[in-house]
Amino acid sequence: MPELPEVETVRRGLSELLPGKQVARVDFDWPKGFPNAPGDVAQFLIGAKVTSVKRRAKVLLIELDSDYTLVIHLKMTGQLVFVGEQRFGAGHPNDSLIGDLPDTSTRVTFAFKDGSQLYFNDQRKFGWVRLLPTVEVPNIDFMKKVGPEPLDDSFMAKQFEERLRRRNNSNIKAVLLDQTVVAGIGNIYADESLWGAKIHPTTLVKDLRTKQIETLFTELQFVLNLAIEKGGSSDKNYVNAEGKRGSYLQFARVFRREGQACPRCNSVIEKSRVAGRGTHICPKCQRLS
DNA sequence: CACTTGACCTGTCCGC
DNA sequence: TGCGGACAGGTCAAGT
Repeated sequence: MPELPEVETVRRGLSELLPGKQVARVDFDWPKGFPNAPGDVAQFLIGAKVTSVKRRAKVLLIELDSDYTLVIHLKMTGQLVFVGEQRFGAGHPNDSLIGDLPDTSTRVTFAFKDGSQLYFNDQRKFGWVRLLPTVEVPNIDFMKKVGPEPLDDSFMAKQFEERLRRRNNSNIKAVLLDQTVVAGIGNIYADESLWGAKIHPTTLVKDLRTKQIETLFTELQFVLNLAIEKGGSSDKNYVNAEGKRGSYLQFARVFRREGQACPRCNSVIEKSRVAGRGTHICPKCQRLS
């Protein structure tokens, strides 16, 4: 569930909370999700201070003054929740999706010197945490292969089209979900942007006109920016760094709205499977050309 | 080589 | 009520 807007929301929250915090203790019993050697953790994480929190695609980068970086992927059900010293051991606010921490989904606990804590929760254990030398981060497989950031000022419709057309024989939804084409798009914002551009998700890229791709580019940026503004989409698991929900799904036009009226033409929204994913369309607005 | 499908996990929901 | 199966969807490995 965490796609670009959700991860960016977490990043913005953590970047207000973490810089300057010094790691005092790390508790984890999850070798598969956090495979670093205990020696590296002891030497480069314990005692280190957070310098900044960055994001690339759907990956969070918590940089430390030890010149190491915590690289974290939330995958589908991951959460990074900060509990400040003033709430140490206490519950969370009323608009939280979660209760007292740690809970049964807590995989890693980072405890800071001032008594605050950062919890990495992940119900389905798809996510992961790596501690890497900061200079090595760009060299890991994921970083080498991942495509450009869709909201970068330098990313233009022409480049978007050029990258899409490398996958001319695939359907557009599969290509949007391919992180090596463009970074950060997942199932929610693929469906939402395709609705915005009135493109059927199974349309082959080669059958799309340049004008349609330009519209899709505009709609994609609109949807991603709106979702960031709304703090992301919370279905079951996603929460921000303070444990609070995002509200984008209240504004969603098709995602999870099967059986409801299309806000543009009033037709009934349908759900099917495309590229192995639940896919939502308006059958009238998004005709297969 | 290009593209699609299955595996990784766990909790929830649905039908019988 | 209990149980089996489908489903949720990010990414990589395996399959076509």
